[in-house]
Amino acid sequence: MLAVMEIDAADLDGPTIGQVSDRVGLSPDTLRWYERIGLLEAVPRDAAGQRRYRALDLDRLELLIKMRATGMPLTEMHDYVALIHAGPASRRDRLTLLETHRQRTLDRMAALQRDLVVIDRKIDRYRNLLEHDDAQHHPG
Amino acid sequence: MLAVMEIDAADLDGPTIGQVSDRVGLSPDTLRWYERIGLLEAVPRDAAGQRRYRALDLDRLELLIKMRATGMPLTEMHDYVALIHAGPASRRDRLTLLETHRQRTLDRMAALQRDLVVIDRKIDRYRNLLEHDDAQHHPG
DNA sequence: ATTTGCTCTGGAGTGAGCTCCAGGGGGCAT
DNA sequence: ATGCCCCCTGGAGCTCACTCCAGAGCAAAT
Repeated sequence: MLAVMEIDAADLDGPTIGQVSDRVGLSPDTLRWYERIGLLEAVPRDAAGQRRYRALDLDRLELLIKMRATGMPLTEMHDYVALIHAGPASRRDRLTLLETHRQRTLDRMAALQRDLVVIDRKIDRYRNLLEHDDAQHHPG
Repeated sequence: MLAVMEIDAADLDGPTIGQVSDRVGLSPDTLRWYERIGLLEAVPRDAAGQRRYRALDLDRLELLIKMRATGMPLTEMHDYVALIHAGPASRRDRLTLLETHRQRTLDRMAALQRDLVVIDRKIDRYRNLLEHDDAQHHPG
């Protein structure tokens, strides 16, 4: 109750950077780099100065990874994190950011489907051509 | 019939690079760069030395653009073009390349959908939180 | 005691995919 | 004939998202 910002003993048994790396599929370098650029702030260090990720950090990381995987640029992820720092008053803005990104992702998926049509057409043309070839090679 | 590789008069009234740029949405710089790296070979030049794109070039470009839009790396697009140069015998390989890319794209779309679930969950949590806030601000 | 293996920091390097620029030219409108 | 606009080439520069490295520390295993 007195030491509000003290290191909690529970912080010291979380996974190390290597374990997190294996778990989430980002390299240790990338994890450290995310911290450097402020996507993941101040992961607590143990007595030896090594990172120990808390459940909190891992939760944040999970969302960040899905944001990246759906193509959100790091700058926008940074904006999102900045909103978190701004406190509960920014929740509406965070929601808007996520909703915008969600829609953008749906739009991109639709575009992918449209773009695939052109490729599918080309695939069909090759299949037809090759059928022809087969007919020539195995007549009768 | 004698001059097999001569410039065809029909080549000289195709669109210029600026017109193609407007039409397909790639910058003139990008169009020139695609040519430089061999994705689009030797677009014919008119008397003034300016590019005049043929229907052939535009068709190729359309496919290239859809390949890019669906995330194919330039190196692989280059492989595809190399197969074209290799002649009709490479058609089976071209088909395979396109089919592989098609499947990869479908897989990526499925992954996007899965990744969105995590973001959707977060959106829901914010919506619930904000409903709560509204209830507090407009009690009764 | 030393080797092995993980970690640390800060800074430099990399690769993909463009994008910009200098220096120049053709062709048309005023 | 003077702009103006678009085009040319070759090369340099840029952004993004990592990735690597040097030089060091700690800790368990041999």
